[in-house]
Amino acid sequence: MDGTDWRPIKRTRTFEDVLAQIERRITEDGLTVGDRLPAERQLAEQLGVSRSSVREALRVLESLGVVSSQAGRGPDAGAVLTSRPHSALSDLLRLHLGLAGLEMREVIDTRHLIEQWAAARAAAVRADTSALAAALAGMDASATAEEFVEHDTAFHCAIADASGNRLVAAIMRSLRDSMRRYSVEAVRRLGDTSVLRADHVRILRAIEAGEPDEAVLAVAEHLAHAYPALFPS
Amino acid sequence: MDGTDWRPIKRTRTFEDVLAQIERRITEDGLTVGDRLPAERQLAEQLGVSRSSVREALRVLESLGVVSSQAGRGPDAGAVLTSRPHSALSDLLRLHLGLAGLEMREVIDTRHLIEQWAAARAAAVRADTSALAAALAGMDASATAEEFVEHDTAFHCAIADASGNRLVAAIMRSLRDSMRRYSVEAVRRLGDTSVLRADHVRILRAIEAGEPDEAVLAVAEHLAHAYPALFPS
DNA sequence: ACCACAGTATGGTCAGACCATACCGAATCA
DNA sequence: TGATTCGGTATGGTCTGACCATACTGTGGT
Repeated sequence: MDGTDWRPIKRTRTFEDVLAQIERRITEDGLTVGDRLPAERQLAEQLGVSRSSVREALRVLESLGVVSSQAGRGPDAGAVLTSRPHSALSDLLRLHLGLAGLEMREVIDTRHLIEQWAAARAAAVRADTSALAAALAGMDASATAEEFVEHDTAFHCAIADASGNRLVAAIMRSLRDSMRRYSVEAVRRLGDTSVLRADHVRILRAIEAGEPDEAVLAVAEHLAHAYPALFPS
Repeated sequence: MDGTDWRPIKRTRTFEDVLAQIERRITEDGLTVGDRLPAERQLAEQLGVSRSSVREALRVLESLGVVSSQAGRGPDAGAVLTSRPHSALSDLLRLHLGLAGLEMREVIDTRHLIEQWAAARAAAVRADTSALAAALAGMDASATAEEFVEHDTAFHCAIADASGNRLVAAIMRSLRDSMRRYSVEAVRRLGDTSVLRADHVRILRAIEAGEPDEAVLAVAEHLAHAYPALFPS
């Protein structure tokens, strides 16, 4: 056999090629959020592939929260670049939890460690706490466990937002999404949420006062209070 | 207009329907890693949709690290359920960094906070440290910056693995993947890596000794040493 | 017992068609 | 002149059917 007659073996699938090309355009042409990609048919012709392959690539980008497709005509139509890591992360966690590739305990521990850091950071930068206060008010007005968890989630996500780190905030939102049902059951099991409410006030005060160490402590104790209900033995 | 003549508006795209159906099967039938999904043509017939829609759904699942497709015939062929959140997370971070929807600083800070927790946890559970020691040895034998970063990454990922939390480990791997080029440049800028190597030994010792607080301190100082090179002012 | 080869089920890709959507613009009317 | 209506059209969404590449499976011959 002649060593030079290597057939051009197809190593990568076509849609992966399309993905790479689109990613190259994004980085090289400096495309950013809000910019539009060419239409599917046009992209297919430009890259010399079928529309199916282009569509599969776009579907991947959409699932990763990078593009958003809109039918119709006009400036908002077509595949627009976005940056919504949160939805992709939520899908990822949900599916892997369903597959038993992850356990709820790992999710909750991760949420725990991220929240401590976020609270400390929010206190350190003296972040705006109006969103936290609003969520607190919502919790006080909650009648059902679902409502309580809803506002509780808003409160804790607001802490992550206040940290100023968008990645941390996105991860926190996704983690809370995954915990949702679980949290509702925990609140039902707990019955009385007054302890949790008091913890929230303490966390808010610590962040408002700009005391990172106290914020970490407050979060740690808050989660310690919630743990028994989350993991009944 | 008669309020009752609502056409059955199509709210969800077909492939999203397929996604939901597959996810339902996973949870209801208790499918888990290693199990096979029906063939594309078969799935299309079962759900009454076209193969294209099934393929788009499978592409999404593949991009989220939940299935892995293999052509051919036999037990390993077809769409097999897996659980590789790491690759999906890496793609996600890389794309969002390219889109300027995330900044490297946010990635590095996130890595920082996760690593502190992981080190403390590894110390607390007295995890096996052989992987860490191996990575240390690799770093000592490294000649180039690329090699050093390679083993450095292995060391820090080993810490995350040692924490016993797979989600934390997956996030750590993805974060390090995203930082790769950046880290190489930082190491080049730094020149002398002896300080970093000493830090690593200290971290390893703390984990081996089962001292969480010392592990956190050691990681914090290590990252403080690396920060100036990561963010040259 | 081994091996070569045809059969076949799988994913990967393509081409072409049709539908639903939503904007654009010209024709129409007040 | 201004507002309104309606057809044109570019877009994504879906379907069909075909063909290729791959890799196992079973059969038949040695």
